[in-house]
Amino acid sequence: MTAVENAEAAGPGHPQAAATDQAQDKWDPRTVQDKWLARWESMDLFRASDDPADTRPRTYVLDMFPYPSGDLHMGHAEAYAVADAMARYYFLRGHNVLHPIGWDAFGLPAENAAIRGNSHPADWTYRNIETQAASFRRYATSFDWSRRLHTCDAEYYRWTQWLFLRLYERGLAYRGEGHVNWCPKDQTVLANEQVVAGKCERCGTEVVRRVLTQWYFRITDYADRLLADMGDLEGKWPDRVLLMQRNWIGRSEGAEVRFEIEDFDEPVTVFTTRPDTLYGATFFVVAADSPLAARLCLPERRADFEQYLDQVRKLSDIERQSAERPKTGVFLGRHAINPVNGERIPVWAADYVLPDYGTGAIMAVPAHDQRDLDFARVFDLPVRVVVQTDLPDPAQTGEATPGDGVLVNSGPLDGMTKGEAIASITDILAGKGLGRAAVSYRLRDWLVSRQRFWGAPIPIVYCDACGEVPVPDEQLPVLLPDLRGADLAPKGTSPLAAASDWVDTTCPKCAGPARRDTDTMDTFVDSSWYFLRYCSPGFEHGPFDVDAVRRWCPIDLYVGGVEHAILHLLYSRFFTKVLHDMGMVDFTEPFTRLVNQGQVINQGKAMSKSLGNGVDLGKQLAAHGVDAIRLTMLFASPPEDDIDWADVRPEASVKFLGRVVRVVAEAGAAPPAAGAALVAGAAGGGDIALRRVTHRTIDEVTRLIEAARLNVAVARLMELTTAARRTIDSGAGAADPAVREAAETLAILLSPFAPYTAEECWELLGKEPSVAAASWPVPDPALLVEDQVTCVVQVSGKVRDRLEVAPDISEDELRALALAAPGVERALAGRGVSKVIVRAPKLVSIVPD
RNA sequence: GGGGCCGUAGCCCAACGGCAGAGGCACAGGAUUUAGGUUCCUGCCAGUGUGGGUUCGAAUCCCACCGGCCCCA
Repeated sequence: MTAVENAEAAGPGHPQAAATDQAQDKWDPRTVQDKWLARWESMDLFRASDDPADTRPRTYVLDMFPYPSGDLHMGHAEAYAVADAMARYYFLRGHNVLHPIGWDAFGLPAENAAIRGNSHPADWTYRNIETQAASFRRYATSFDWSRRLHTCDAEYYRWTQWLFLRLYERGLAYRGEGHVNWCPKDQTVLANEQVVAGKCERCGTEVVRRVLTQWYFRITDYADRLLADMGDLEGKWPDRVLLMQRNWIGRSEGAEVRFEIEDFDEPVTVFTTRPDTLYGATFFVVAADSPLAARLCLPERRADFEQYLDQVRKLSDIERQSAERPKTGVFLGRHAINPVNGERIPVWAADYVLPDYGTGAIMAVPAHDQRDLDFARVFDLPVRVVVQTDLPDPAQTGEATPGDGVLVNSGPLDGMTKGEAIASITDILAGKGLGRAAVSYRLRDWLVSRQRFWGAPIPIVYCDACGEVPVPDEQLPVLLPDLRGADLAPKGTSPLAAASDWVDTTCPKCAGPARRDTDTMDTFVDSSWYFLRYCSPGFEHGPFDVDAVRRWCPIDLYVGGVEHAILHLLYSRFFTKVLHDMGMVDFTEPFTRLVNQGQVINQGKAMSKSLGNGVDLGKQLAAHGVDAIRLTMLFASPPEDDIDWADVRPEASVKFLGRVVRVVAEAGAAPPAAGAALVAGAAGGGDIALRRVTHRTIDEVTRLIEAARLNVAVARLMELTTAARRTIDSGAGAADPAVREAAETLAILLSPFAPYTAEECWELLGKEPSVAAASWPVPDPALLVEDQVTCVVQVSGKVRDRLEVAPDISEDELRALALAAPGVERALAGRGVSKVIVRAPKLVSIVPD
């Protein structure tokens, strides 16, 4: 028996017992849910209006769309409860709300399921989507279902491909060879952002490096704008997300310096953030696995180098960058020439320099860089201090001194500070054409090729005569071939390559034989623009109708987990800026406001199969009902905090909802006498104390929802419920118009959180057709001001007396009252008063002599 | 190692620099009740991680330390 069913057993013995019993008869979550689901279906309450003449304010509320992996889980229940409560609030405020839903439906799990089940990934995907859709409906989400989309639909990925081609035309999509992250388990390459601590973000397998030719998006071209535009998001996005993005982009200022290499026909440029230490460069390091290292290596050093290279290739990125590991390297036999003093410095290959960061080569200044110093000490290379700090000699201590100081041993820079020297040396180098001020980013270009099947094919063909040829727009979509089961098993190349009928095609340019690109796009490409598609989901002349997007976008409120702080949000911001440059959207940031919701954990840990601490959402919903689960999620903590399911009691939410229904039922069963209607103002009739609580609740809950402080908003509703209960039991009684007002208010204010219960309440009050069609109440200002406030009187910071005063009391009057208060006289004990601080009407602080 | 966030009652959480407590859980008691369940009511507990500082006044601002979490290495 569930807690809810227990509630039905409540006997009479209470005022309005008949009404209470009647209410409780209906108070079975399954019955109530089924009843209202059917009614909502026919009411079509949440359809966004595209009528340009609709003058209601437009509000676009969006949840990050789900991946269809089985049914919804506890995490979905929290995230979607947050966004749904906010969306419902805006509906009630009379806004024209766009609150759509779709599925991020391409991706690896479907493919793996298809291999296991000898089926097509689409089977698994669409089956799960239907399951989730049904669960979303039962969860009372206020979606506009008419806009539903799936990124794996041909009519969607057609436009993903179309956008790829636009990026290609603008030089923002290019094919290049590089060191890529390869996941041996998933058998595909990964973007930098998808490698977390050296491991595949998806499956946790250690990532290895491979040199491959792949497609990239030139997101680095937008590095500065991605950084600068974050200024607009300040205060509207969580600080930590902005910080993470800034760190990820990792802008650093410094200089490029050109080094000649002895007996080598081209100079090598390095990037350094410390050009001031150029005179302290005592050796030169290139990434061992860069093409440059191989070219620089002299024949007599070749054997050693190759041996070292083999060793390096076996290492993961985290291993090679670990500070604990002893530095390794090999001398390449050559010398570089320091451009400022002509000094010959040896060129080494090492693994602590990464091939794709900066130029893959560095000038090593061991005195002032710890990694360089560690290396120098292993290979007995000279250490020269060029920035004198008050710290001991790095060569002796093994501790590099990276801080500021006075330049020494540095020719024209001697005597300068670090900052002066950076400016000066940059000028000197620029004057001689040996270098220039430069900015470097940590951000890499976005690798979008994936050697997997279940994604959008890259719309490029390769022709022997014409080379790389984009598929013309009118030939889109490039549909996936019909592969299933074992055809999809990972082989290290894309499964598409095996579909020769599909691969072999004709060149769009010369009609000669050509081959299709056999990779698919990273699914993050799909999700970088889906929020635009919702504005005109059936649009056939482009990815979206620019007018519809102009009406709805940017998104007013975006709700999602902080795990997307970098990946999805950075890519979507990039796409938006590209589309802005293409003239397709008139804004540069897609998400005006971002709310992160926390995770639902259990017993202090993330839920996982191996820990056996998983909580099944379906069982929770069956046991407590949708409303109680939604309410529990929202009341447990601020949305951004994690919820430990072991710390919360859904039964408490069930109990609260029962209290609400009983109060409302009693009010509904005792309509106020004719002529007892309330009028505005403090003298408007009804129980004044309850009316004050009601109107203060409206005021506060409104502000709290706007600020996404939903846990506090729920607490306020609990207070209103208690206040109404008191008035019924020991005050004016259920027939008091103030009780009716409180009950109606409660029903509406509760509806964003617990829609089913709120509908029941609305009906108990004799209202129809739906509380969702009601209007958010407006507080009466006259009822927000108290007629008496308590003023605290402090002496030496301690409360010594309290005064009941009018809220508009003057400072002077209050000061006089406070000084005359008995508690103050006692506390002063004859001492004089040196200072009195008056904060009318709430506080007076007295400082004795 | 660098950067950031967070420590309030047994627990989850509130508190424009102004009475530390709004709400909930748990616990205890009372009323109703065939009932230890339900409902209604009442009560209980911390001085805000620690130590300094600023201030008439600090949970709130500043510094250091301890503990936990996150990002980057």
